[in-house]
Amino acid sequence: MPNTTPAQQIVATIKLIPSGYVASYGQIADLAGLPGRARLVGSVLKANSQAGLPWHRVVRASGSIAFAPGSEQAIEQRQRLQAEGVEIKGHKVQFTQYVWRPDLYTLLHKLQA
DNA sequence: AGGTTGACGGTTG
DNA sequence: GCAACCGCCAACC
Repeated sequence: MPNTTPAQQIVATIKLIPSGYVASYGQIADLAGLPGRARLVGSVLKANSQAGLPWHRVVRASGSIAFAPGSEQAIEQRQRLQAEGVEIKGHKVQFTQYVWRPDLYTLLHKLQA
């Protein structure tokens, strides 16, 4: 689709995350053709928080949940992820274990090639 | 028209 | 692991 806006690209990309997997804000930005714009992903997600998107599958690159620990939303996200079989330790998921696109994650060291 | 904020992320110490 | 910066830039003051 030629004339798609960044927001539309982001929404479309988030819809692709399979149940039981997670992706980071940065990965979504990359896949949407917007490298370096992870913050925009958060902004778009917030603006569409009522649009029925799988928002709970988006976490920080470190695997931690973006919402403040103990907040309503953080608890909600944790429950949704666990319901899909994603294990949560404290405030974060084992990113390398549940990441949707291991070929794109950029966390420290990752796995040397 | 400027200043601040923020569901981020990488670097550096 | 943590904290201070910095780059990013749409959305809001």
